[in-house]
Amino acid sequence: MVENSPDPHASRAPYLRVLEAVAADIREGRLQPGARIPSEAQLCEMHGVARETARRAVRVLRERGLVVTEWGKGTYVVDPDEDAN
Amino acid sequence: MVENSPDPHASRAPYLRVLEAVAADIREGRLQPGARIPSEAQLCEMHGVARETARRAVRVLRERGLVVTEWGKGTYVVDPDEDAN
DNA sequence: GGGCATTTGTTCGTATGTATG
DNA sequence: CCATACATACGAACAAATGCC
Repeated sequence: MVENSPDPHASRAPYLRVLEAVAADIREGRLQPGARIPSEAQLCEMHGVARETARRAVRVLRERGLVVTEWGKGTYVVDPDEDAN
Repeated sequence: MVENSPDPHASRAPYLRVLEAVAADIREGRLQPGARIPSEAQLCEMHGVARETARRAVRVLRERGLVVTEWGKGTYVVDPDEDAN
């Protein structure tokens, strides 16, 4: 019911574009497990968005378990094989 | 109809709930002079409101002279003993 | 160890679009 | 139409951790 719903602000939110782009890079192997994804500043330039928007996208990726973030270092693609426990 | 109903914790406007909560914390010493009040984001979570609503409450506190806000740092309880130079 | 650039974390300032009463 | 409220977005400044020299 997304096709026919009057989606007001969910149509093409900028943060969703960034999210989809990075998720696709991971899914299709352009960003492999252990690799560092572009920094927030880089995502900003790459997609022409503000830092908050890039951060929002990364936060969702983190919540989905696709990436992990390390303070002062960067955000890295999770290795699904290392699914300990 | 509700002209004379003394509603202290009433279900007034959301921003008034936030306003009253922080004002009470200051009045009753839970937030002392110089202390930083919860950030806008924290007030949002604490009271289940949007940022604009939390900001509205803080703005009134600022207009009342109860707090001062510093960009990039936070909002602090004013010390009534300190003279305004 | 100090200094600097990079990177993420946090916070406030401002604006826009949408929804509701 | 307007005020309130929510979600999103962009901008700016400050803070802390990291890494390299």
